[in-house]
Amino acid sequence: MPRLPEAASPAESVISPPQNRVTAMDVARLAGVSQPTVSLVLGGNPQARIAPDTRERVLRAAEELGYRPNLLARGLSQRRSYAIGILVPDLSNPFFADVISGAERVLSRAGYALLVSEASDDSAPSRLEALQSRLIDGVLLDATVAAMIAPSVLDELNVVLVDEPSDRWPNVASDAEAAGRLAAEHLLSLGHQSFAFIGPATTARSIRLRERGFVVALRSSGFMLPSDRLRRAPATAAGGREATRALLAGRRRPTGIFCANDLIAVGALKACSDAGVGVPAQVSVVGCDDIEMARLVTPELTTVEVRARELGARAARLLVQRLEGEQPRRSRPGRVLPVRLVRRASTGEARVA
Amino acid sequence: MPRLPEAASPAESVISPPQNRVTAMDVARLAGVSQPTVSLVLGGNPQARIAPDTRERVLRAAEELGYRPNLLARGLSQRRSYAIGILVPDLSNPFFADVISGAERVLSRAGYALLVSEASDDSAPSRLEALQSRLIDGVLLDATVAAMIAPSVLDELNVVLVDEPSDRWPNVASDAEAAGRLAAEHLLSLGHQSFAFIGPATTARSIRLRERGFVVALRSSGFMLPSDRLRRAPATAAGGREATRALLAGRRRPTGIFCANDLIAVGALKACSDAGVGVPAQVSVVGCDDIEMARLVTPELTTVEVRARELGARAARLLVQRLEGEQPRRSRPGRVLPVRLVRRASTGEARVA
DNA sequence: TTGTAAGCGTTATCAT
DNA sequence: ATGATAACGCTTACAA
Repeated sequence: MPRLPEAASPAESVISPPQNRVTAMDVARLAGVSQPTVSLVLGGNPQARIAPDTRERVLRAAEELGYRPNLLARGLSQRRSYAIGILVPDLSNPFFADVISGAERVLSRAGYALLVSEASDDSAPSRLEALQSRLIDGVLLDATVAAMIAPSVLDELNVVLVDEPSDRWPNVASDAEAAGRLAAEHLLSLGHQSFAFIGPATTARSIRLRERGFVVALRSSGFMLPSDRLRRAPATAAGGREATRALLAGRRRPTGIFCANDLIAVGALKACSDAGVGVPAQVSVVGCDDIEMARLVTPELTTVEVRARELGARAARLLVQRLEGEQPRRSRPGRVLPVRLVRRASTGEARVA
Repeated sequence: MPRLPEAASPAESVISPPQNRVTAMDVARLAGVSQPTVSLVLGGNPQARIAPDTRERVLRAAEELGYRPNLLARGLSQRRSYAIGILVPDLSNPFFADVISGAERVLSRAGYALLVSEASDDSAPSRLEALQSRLIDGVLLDATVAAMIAPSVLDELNVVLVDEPSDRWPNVASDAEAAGRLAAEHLLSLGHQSFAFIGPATTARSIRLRERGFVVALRSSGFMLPSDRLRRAPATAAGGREATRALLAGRRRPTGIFCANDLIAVGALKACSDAGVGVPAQVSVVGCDDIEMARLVTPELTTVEVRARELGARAARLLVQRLEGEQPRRSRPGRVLPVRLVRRASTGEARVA
């Protein structure tokens, strides 16, 4: 009568060993065929013609044993992992959470896993290497992260940039310049004459374009944006708050502020509230992205909608298409994701001076 | 003089083939040793004693070739992937984004990748299977997701539950009952006498405990929570808004509302604002989690802080410890993550009736 | 149509 | 101390 081991207390030491997985070999034995036949049947390869009879047996056996292929083994064999990576600068920005969510939905449908990595500051290259070690088939990169990676590295990589126009790498992009323009036109239409822009210091084009669209539209209406009205701040609520504080402390306050993203804008609202400055009575604030929070703050934030989930989904679809070798149609309509102004309560008529 | 191929337009058809990776064999050849020796040297196995000389050569060769081991191959060989999965119900809830962020930080440091999957509704089991096919070494599960998976499946799995106390599976948990109690005590101390709770219908214990802590604390002060003051609503801002709307429409309004999470609470604030009900003048609202948004809404939300990043990090650490076979000390201090009340502007003295 | 054989890039178990 | 050799579980020729 075998004795139980003494040491192990029940729940403590169960570091469950890699469960005895059912392999294709097991299925083969049960079905009375060779292992590669199993692979052929289940591989879904349309070329492979197998006798309906054996196919049936194999399927039944697989079913019975609850067989699920080992994707690591498949990956090793095919030199691809059916996994893709995504590198974002800041998971706590809801915009990126939405991008990830959109991408994950598409990818999981297509049989890919999504490896998520957060690249704070300068860790981007090493994070990317870690992903590469796993033979990821491709990678989704945020604009700001991409800016931190050597172009030559990206060239080797099946990368799709998210919300970053580029003619070097495949990408999906929103109409960022239009976003800036819409913000400007909206503020102009409300009679504003004195403006400010708050955005992060970055080379990400989508951000730069938001700024540019704003500035250009103002200029074409005859308004300049003096350099002290162009504030650089981290793309966070805290950053927006601080930048706005400074802006409000200045001699002549702007009455129309456009922020490079909603987080910054929410910070701006906060700073106004801190300073007892009425929004939109004294200052109007426009954000960009239309994250959920925009509808939840008070006053509700006027912003330019950039559908983050859709961007993530599109980026994922594009990547999968390329991986599966489908020729992405160059002139597919809707390449650029349109944006639209969402009027809410943070903007209003400029007070007559 | 070689002619360039005609068909391929430059950027179009570059579906970059799996890049020619450097293998351990390549390193071995360059170093003049056998391939397994390379593995020994780079495997970091302290047991393995190799001549300082050869070690040196191998390291140099690896360096020179830019060798990075193929983790799929390693995984196949070791029957483990050094990847772990996380299944969350809703990426757009910042709480989960923070959990992921905290976990990812810990995991990447420890050499693990994080596969993120969003399990809407009933997809949880299939999502989990997809992860299992990749031989994940373990999985982090949110309470609400875990509730949708058959216990027998979890038993086979190296699971760590996030913010879900359990004596069947390893877990990290916050002091959810204290959260409810703190909310109640806070409202009581402000003189409130009529209360409501809004939370999702779920079996997740951390949620149930928040409710319970609240109810029990009220009761021990002599206050009951009538059933129409206990509203079930989706754990979203929209859910909280709707539930609060109903609550405010009732005959006798509660003056102190505790919400199961901050998203719900923010919705509640919105509903009050919709209805022209002053916060905290007429109604006080307490949330739970202390997501960033709590500080950004107006009025700033009084809430119970539950450090989501820390929960994610702890869950990841616990999982890694188990995987690496370290005996997690049973009675480690701080097993339960303490919570604390954060007083902000959404709560105030009850008006004298 | 299906089985045999080889190979994917590691780690692990032996000899030597 | 290190080199052969054999897995790991799959896919892909190539034979039969």
